Amino acid sequence: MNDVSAPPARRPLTLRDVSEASGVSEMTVSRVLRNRGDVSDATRAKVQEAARALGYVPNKIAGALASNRVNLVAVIIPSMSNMVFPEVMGGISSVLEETELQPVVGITDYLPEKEEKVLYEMLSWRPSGVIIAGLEHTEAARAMLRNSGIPVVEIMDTDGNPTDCAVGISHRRAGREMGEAILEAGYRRIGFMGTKMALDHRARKRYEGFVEALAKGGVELADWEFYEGGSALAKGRELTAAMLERTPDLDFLYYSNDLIGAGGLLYCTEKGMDIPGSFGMAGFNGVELLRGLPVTLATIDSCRREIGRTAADMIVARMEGATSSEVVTLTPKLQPGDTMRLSAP
Amino acid sequence: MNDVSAPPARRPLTLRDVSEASGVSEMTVSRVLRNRGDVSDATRAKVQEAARALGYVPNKIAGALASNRVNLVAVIIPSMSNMVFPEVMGGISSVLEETELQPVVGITDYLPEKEEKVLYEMLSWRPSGVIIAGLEHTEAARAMLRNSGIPVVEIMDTDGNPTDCAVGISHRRAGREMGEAILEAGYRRIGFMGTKMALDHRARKRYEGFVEALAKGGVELADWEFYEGGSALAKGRELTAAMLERTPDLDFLYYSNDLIGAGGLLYCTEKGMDIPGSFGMAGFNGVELLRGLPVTLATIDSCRREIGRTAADMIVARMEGATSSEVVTLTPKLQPGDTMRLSAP
DNA sequence: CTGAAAGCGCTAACAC
DNA sequence: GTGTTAGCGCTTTCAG
Repeated sequence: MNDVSAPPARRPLTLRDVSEASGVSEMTVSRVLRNRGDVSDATRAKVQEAARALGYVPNKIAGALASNRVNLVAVIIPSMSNMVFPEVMGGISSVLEETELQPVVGITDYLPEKEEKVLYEMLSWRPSGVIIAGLEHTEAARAMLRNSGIPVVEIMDTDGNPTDCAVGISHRRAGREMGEAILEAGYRRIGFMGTKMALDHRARKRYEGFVEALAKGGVELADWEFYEGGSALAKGRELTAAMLERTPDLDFLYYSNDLIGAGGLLYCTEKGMDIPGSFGMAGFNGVELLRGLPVTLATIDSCRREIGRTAADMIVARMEGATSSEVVTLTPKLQPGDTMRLSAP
Repeated sequence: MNDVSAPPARRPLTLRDVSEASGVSEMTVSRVLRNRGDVSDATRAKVQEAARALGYVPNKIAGALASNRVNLVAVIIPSMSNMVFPEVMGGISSVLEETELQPVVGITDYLPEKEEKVLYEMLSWRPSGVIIAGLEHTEAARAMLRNSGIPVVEIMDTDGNPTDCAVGISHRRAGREMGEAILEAGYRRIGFMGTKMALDHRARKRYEGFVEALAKGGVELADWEFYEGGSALAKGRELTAAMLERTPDLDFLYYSNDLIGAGGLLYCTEKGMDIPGSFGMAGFNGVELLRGLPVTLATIDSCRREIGRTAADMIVARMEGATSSEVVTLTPKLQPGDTMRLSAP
């Protein structure tokens, strides 16, 4: 007899059912099923067989309530559809898979109120830790994080004041470095293209760092464009065409992410523009996907996987007794690819 | 006083704390916080104020145990990193957001044993429903699904026997239709390129349908290649180059997904090949991302968002009392794009 | 409209 | 090694 032959159960099975079927007390059944405490091999075998045969699935709700332990880590991120967060998740999972912990994801769509709501929902399941994107949250959300009594890791960004632990890069610095490198290479008529970023603080910080670096070199943006929605590749193509039409003397275009950058790049290579000689381009993120383009776009890696791994490590360290609020700033190097000169011609 | 000024709580707050702070019984506090039953406006206000001030976050673990209700829907999918499942998730979320239900995602990496484990873990939280990719599962997983006593929707694929509800497309048919269209257009020296698909049943079914359609037209695959891992775009580029080197007289290349297809397409347009005149190409999925390529790849849409929406609707319908096990087969139309002729030259 | 009692299914802490 | 008892924080049910 095995689980397959068990008749569909109307009422979910309980420990008591396994206990009765095996003639072993509920407590010992519980011990066997959790591999805790010493149980004789004979009893263990009896219990396991009974559980299998019935197709028993433990009720974690009850277990969590009784033990006051929930092996879940809440991961709160703005989106799953761009290239960035799936990679962060990969990093988190790779670490948590070695432990008892499991990630549970909540999506905020870059909306602060939704973030607050999602956080509230997740905290009400009493997870063992929280990994949350960004340093900007509503007051209420910050309060919930502080009062949760569990380890909190804010990820992606380190330009600001973490609630507890944090790991990320400085987006302001990434923008600044790109700006500096562009000036150093002798480009002067510079355009910017990015998402409307009222709510995407990291994109905004990159933009601010970029403009600041240009200003320090006595250069102002020659043109700029903010878009929203739509396929990034297509948008990059369209908007690049439009901008080059409007401001034909541009000699560099900085995109707030690699995907619109790639769209622009495809357009420019088709047009047969002289890249990087008389026209340069750069994006941000270092997305793997774009290997395979005819020409590789200059970019700065956002260290997504590394961030995910580190964040998960921080949670694990805390659960193992660490008490400090670590803050880790990663410093990716600019990757010039094929689309920007390194020095003035 | 508000939640922000509340001192960090060491012990999580309980209903009792709110009850004491407001001078209202736990039961009535519970009523207020859940908007159930009639409570006088005065009492309601007192309770809400107290809860806010303390920064109380309800404990869903306890709530779920007591009420035997969990507003979670388990969503079990192979991967989050390709273009396909984020869109399915979007469809699911868009429907569930109108309800009390919340999706919780588990990832299987296309591994049957991992799927079984993830399913077990999720069922142990006693969700209200399960949405799971594919029709192929281990025996134990099938048993768990049957015995769970909750609505189950198997998604993506309808070539097989659903456990309960299902919504998807016929991948075998998709492969067949592409094969037929290619023959109809007069291509004859046909190559195939796809992932190693021992565990990706849908890719395998497309392949089988494709080969079958060619066979019916008296044509055999002229060359084929199965890859694994790596950036799809780059892989598509490399492998296409290699295959065209090896079998230069190919006049069509069918890719098992749009991304490797796009990699191949970029390579072929660079080489200046005559597309679709003397060489045709096609992929599968209809991914939005690729709008923005210089040339659009022929493809068949996998109806990802629609599948997600329908699956969620099915769960909701069940929770509202429906009892039937619906099976919905969507029938996407072939989109020839710019990379295949429609009839023989 | 409000409250008191019972118990959801499991595990911690003790007995034996 | 194994069993017993109490109770996790909430909701159900039933009284008032």
